[in-house]
Amino acid sequence: MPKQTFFHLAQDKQDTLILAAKEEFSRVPLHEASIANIIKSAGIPRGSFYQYFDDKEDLYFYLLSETSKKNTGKFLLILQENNGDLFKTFIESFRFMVSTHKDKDQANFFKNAFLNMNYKLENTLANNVYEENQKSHFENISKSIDKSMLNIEDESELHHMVRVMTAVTFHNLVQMFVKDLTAKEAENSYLMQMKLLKRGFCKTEC
Amino acid sequence: MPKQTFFHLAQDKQDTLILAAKEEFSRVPLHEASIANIIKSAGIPRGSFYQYFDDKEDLYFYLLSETSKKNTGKFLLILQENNGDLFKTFIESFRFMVSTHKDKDQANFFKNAFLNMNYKLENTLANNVYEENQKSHFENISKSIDKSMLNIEDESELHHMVRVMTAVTFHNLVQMFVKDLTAKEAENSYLMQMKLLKRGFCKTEC
DNA sequence: GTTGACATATGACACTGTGTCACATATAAT
DNA sequence: ATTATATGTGACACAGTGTCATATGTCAAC
Repeated sequence: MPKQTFFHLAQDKQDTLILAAKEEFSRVPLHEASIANIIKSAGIPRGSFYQYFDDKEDLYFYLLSETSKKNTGKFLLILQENNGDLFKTFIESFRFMVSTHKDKDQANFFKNAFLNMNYKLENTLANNVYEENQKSHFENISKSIDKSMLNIEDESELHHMVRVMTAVTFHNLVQMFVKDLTAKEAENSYLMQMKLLKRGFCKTEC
Repeated sequence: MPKQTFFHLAQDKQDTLILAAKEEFSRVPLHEASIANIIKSAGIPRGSFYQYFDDKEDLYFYLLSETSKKNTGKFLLILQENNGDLFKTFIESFRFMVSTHKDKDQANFFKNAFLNMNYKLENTLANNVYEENQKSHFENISKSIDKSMLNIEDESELHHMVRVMTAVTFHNLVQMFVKDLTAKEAENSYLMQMKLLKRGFCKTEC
């Protein structure tokens, strides 16, 4: 988390810095990004950077968590709009994320993020790590899910189901960037896999 | 891939270097590993390192691909032993990998790998990237799968199914390290998710 | 309006680590 | 012996990080 000093900065100075950071993280992935470039572009001295952030990771995960807030908000909204239909919600969220990530201004930022996706990044994006603990995050979603349509016996099975669907969702988003798929191709792949999840992998007898 | 020069080295010198590398990559994850430590531990000069490898990534992915060979071999073997039962195969492979990764000598190496798992690492481990192209890798597996028990209409659906199962498998391996689960806990989680995949997420009418 | 306490700004610097290159040495074929 | 080719070596230039001593600003209390 950025230090208090950063939040005390005038809004436009914050914005300049955030913009400079996004530029650098769009140019190259986190591990290749250099603080020198960010401060040069933002026009602040090196020492100041360390007044605001612990290091470049601190800044990067702050940027991501901002994106995450939007994602979680959107997910809950869609879930309610679809009367708790988990599949429609995941699919519509997927479309939303694809379109966000394909957006000209943000495409490279997300490309660099997803091509280097690991559990820490995934957690930041999927669970709003900063805001609330993960348990309450899931419970929050669980309340709005229409369980009557799902093939589950208890809350634990639902939890596992959501985890599988999240893993598949991220896998497909990553693949979109890896294989440089169009939005349409990515969506088809995702729809196919969601269809398989719905209907089950095994014939009834097995 | 390491350069020819490396493979021309006497076997014991190769082994010393590999061992030194494993030590370093067990101590810290790839991005924190230092070539200085590896060469010091292996007792070779810096210049020599660059005769053998492009950089530390080159060495690291070579190590991983060696592991991968074992995994793929084991997977195919188990698949045949189980007469093409995809689920039994994934589950037994999972157990095999968990026990490998929990092995005292290798635990930290794999911990560092899985806590920083990204698509490139996953691909290296799952698809033997060096050896063959991925298409032929899947076809190779596909031949041995008993499709009669699976709820699929064509080869493409099978492909997606395997991809989903692979994604879930990696997700569970990562979670084992993230949440520091015992082998038993990790297995239970995995079995639960495999059960859900088998039977389908949706009730029949939806 | 001076003082002190505190927050913030700044850039030179020490440090860590990388990849290269000119030169040294070995090996083998003619 | 001579030459060609492969391999070994460590000093060095370069890039980037995080810190620290010092400077500057702000504001409340007297």
